[in-house]
Amino acid sequence: MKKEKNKLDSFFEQVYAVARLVPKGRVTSYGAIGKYLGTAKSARMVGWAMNGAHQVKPKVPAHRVVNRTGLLTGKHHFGTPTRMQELLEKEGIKVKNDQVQDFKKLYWDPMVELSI
DNA sequence: CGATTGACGTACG
DNA sequence: TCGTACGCCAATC
Repeated sequence: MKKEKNKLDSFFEQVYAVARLVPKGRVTSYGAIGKYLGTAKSARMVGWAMNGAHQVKPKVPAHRVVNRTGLLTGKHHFGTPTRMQELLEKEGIKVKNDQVQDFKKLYWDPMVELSI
């Protein structure tokens, strides 16, 4: 019946999978996900993948994914520029000036947590 | 079909 | 230490 493409085989779905694994109240970076998938230098693709994360189900917590510096660079893609910060603060993450506070402590590294 | 862009990261000066 | 340049690869113009 539904002959949906094998998106599970797509690089994008792998990004979504890792993003969903991010525990609540923690954040990770595009490069960390890309590196975990073996495309460390293709961090841009991770961000591009998030571009379609909104139409993927279950929804991908893209708000838990920030750049390497902990800056909410993709906040403009959440409908409203403050939506991403609101979601993060709702999970207990403090954000100020689009910058995640204690990012170093909240940083969730798939390479370590998932123990490759 | 070619050039540009983009939610990043690393390298080099 | 800070600023600039380049690479990634797919989507868009």
